[in-house]
Amino acid sequence: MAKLDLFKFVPFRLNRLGAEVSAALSSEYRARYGLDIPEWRVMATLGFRNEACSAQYIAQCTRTHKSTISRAVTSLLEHGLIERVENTEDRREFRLALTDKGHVLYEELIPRLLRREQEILSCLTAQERKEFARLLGKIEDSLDLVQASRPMSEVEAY
Amino acid sequence: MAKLDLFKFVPFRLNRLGAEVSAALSSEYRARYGLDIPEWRVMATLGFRNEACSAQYIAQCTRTHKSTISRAVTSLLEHGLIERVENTEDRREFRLALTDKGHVLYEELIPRLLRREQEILSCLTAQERKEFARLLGKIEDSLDLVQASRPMSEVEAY
DNA sequence: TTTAGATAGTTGCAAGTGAGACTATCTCGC
DNA sequence: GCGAGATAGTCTCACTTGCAACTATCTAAA
Repeated sequence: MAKLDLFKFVPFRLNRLGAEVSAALSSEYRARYGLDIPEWRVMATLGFRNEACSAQYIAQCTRTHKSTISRAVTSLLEHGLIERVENTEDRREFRLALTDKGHVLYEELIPRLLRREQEILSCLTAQERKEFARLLGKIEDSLDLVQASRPMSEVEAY
Repeated sequence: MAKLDLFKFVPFRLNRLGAEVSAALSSEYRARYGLDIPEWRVMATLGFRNEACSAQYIAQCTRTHKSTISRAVTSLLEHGLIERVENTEDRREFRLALTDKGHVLYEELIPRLLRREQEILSCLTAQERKEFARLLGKIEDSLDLVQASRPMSEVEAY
């Protein structure tokens, strides 16, 4: 007779842990800065890469649907946190970048989030944290989760 | 100047991986059996614990909102996969259990899901899988994710 | 016994999100 | 240069889900 203990079932555990950790972090940027998760992902991508990039690129990187990114971009534009310039080489797409105001928010937010990450991982030793990250990486690789530069068709086809 | 690389940020990675793994698994029970994730969680909880249990208990175990569980229970009842009997000791709650039909589905589904889990983890050695599970457990413990028997108020307050 | 507060479960409502249609633009082959 | 197909981004629709109100029931204390 087959049995499956949810608490020992890795897919369930990953899903639950991912949701929980996200919720713990989101309070940081939601309550304090009024950002939701897609908005934060746009900010994070633009803040990390100094050059302006397209909405499509962000969607691929963060593995978020393009319509969700589109809405997040609209909202961030309205709040003056990002700006968008036409790409004269390809007028279908827009180049997005943080505004000064966006940079200020980013600089304030990042240390808070990194601190939260450290808190969550503080139950592990330095060696364990390193090992955990390595194992996560192996699983991500095998699921093809990290190659941001693939065409979107492949991403969605997965 | 603070920087945060999303691809190295564990909360983001956990969230993305959890969503991805869930999506990979859900095709198994969605396409083949028409179950959605909350329904599958109800089935999994009832199938693992042989005794009948309440919707509230399932909500706590699976960390799913009680209204979501309520809807899943309604749907499973309609499909004849579970049954529900009044608890004479406390007439507010109902005892839920798999029907014969539900058992058959469960027995069919579990091996498939376990096989999928193995596939996902096949990129790790046996030793690494063990270590990964151990580290996951430490993080879960520190986030208080595994004590299913706490009162719901605490669960929601987290 | 009565009453206030807690708890189980259901339901209406609003917010968020993915799918897919749509427009505008680009690319490539003819 | 032209037309077919690809791509960027927006928008509508349908679906899901969390929240909160609600009913019914239980518990405990006055």
